[in-house]
Amino acid sequence: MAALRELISYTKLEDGKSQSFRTRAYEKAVDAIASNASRVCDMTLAELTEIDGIGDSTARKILEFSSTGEIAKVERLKDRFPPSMIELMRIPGLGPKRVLLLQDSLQVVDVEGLTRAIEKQQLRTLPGLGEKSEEKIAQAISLLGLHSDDSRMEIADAMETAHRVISELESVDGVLTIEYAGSLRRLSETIGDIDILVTADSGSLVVEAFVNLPGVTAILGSGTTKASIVMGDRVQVDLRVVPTESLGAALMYFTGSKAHNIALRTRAIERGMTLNEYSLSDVNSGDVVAAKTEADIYAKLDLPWIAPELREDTGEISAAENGTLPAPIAQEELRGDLHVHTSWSGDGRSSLHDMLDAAVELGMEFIAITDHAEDLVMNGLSEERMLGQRREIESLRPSYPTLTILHGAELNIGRDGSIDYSPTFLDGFDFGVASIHSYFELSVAEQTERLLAAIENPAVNVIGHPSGRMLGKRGGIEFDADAVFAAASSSGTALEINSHLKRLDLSAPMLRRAVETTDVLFAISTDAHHVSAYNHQRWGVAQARRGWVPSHRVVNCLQLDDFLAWVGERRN
DNA sequence: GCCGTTTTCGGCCCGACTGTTTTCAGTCG
Repeated sequence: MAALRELISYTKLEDGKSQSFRTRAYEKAVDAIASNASRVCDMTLAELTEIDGIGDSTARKILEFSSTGEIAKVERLKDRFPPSMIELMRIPGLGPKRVLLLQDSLQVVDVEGLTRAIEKQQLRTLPGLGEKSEEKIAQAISLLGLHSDDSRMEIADAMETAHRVISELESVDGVLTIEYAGSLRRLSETIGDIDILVTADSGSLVVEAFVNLPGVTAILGSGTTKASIVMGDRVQVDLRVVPTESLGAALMYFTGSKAHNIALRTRAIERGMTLNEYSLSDVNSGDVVAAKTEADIYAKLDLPWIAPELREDTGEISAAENGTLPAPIAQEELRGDLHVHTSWSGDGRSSLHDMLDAAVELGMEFIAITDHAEDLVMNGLSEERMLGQRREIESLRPSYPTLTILHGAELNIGRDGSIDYSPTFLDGFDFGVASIHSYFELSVAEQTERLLAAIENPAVNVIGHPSGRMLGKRGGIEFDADAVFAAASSSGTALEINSHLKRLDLSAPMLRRAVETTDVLFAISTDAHHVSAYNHQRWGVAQARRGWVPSHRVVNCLQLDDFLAWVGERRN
């Protein structure tokens, strides 16, 4: 992956442009790999070229990298262009053309040389550059420290910032609607910058309020309809104000992904139309065909509305066309939550009573209380305390006639795949979630064995956050996904879709692979430790959509009787 | 470099902004 990204950067220099067809093809290949759950390093030439966006040439480069650890073409280009020139291209305002120009005319190939050239005022002598460009580049270099390396943020942090900005702008006079777009709306795991889309009577009033938000450390630009700011030390937030009649087109444009947009525009051209951020219009007359809602525009392109979480150009458009796209699962379809903690656990913050009250208020029909089991020493419950909790649940049941309460536990999958408590004690539970909380570094074979053992255990109904990843912190365990999906499919054990924005576990490519290759079932769970965390369910639902999971594969969408039958079948 | 119910060759998304220019190149999203 990293090697292919290098190939992209060097090819931009070789071609002297950032959008050559070759670099675009490479970029598409990288996207295709990222959204594929299989390990490309283990694949054959034929398997690789099967993947949409990867042809013979790229496939051979991947094979070459798998066997030799490098790509000859990249090594050749490194001789022509020092790696420091790639660094230069990261400076805002410097693209491949100007970086090549620097090398040719000033023999500048790195940041140090560039700084010296700026001091000597040499940049302004170059064709197409002047005094102002020189100043801008100088400024960009001084900011490079802040924006260097990986400036993408975790989705949890981005979401928080977006909501803060939105709540601040809501009170601005004349604001009609505010939505976040971009990768945040698509629920990407990491977010580059936050895109906020506003419809309002007056753009300038909104921009004015936006650039004066608390926490703004830099204003990168501002006009009457758009502005960019930096919040804190590195979060870029872009604002666009559009007329109400363009809301649908603008939302589509700013939601992306870029690849999805390009595919739609190509589709528009095939139909004698052109699509931009203002409208879908007839290419000859210029008449607007659709603009106000996303659904209108998709409809005029002969497509059903495609959920933002699916807009990655990984086959969603042809699936939509053929009617094979799963109906996007809706939060309203969920009838219960199957991974819930209470203050009985060391880390639960709301009482059992409060968690049940909130569940009823949200209209849940069933719930599994799953506090930590005893092997999680810090927070787990001893057998005695588990029995105490069971008695409390029994005493509370009459007060919740509309809610079926299952007494469960979040069991720990040990190093060897065993779980807490004795088999007889486990029999006493109504429900079991088993999760990995330790030994993240074992081999693929060992991790797979652990998961398979837990899947086969009759006390286990759901495997909680199966990879154990924490976004931005740890990658999660590596395991043989196909073996795990197959085992869970035949045993009837569901795989969790954990709703927490720091987990979103399983990942979307894994989910999609599981859906497409097996009949495995899923459970969308909040893993709530507080009543407020029930609303994380929306992220779990969005993650399911990202993984193309249809609602009939989700156990908490089942009718109560069917759900209880599934639980019982597993435990007998 | 990729891809194909218009094509195995000849196409490949669209616009804003900026700074540099007298009509446009480069960069960005």
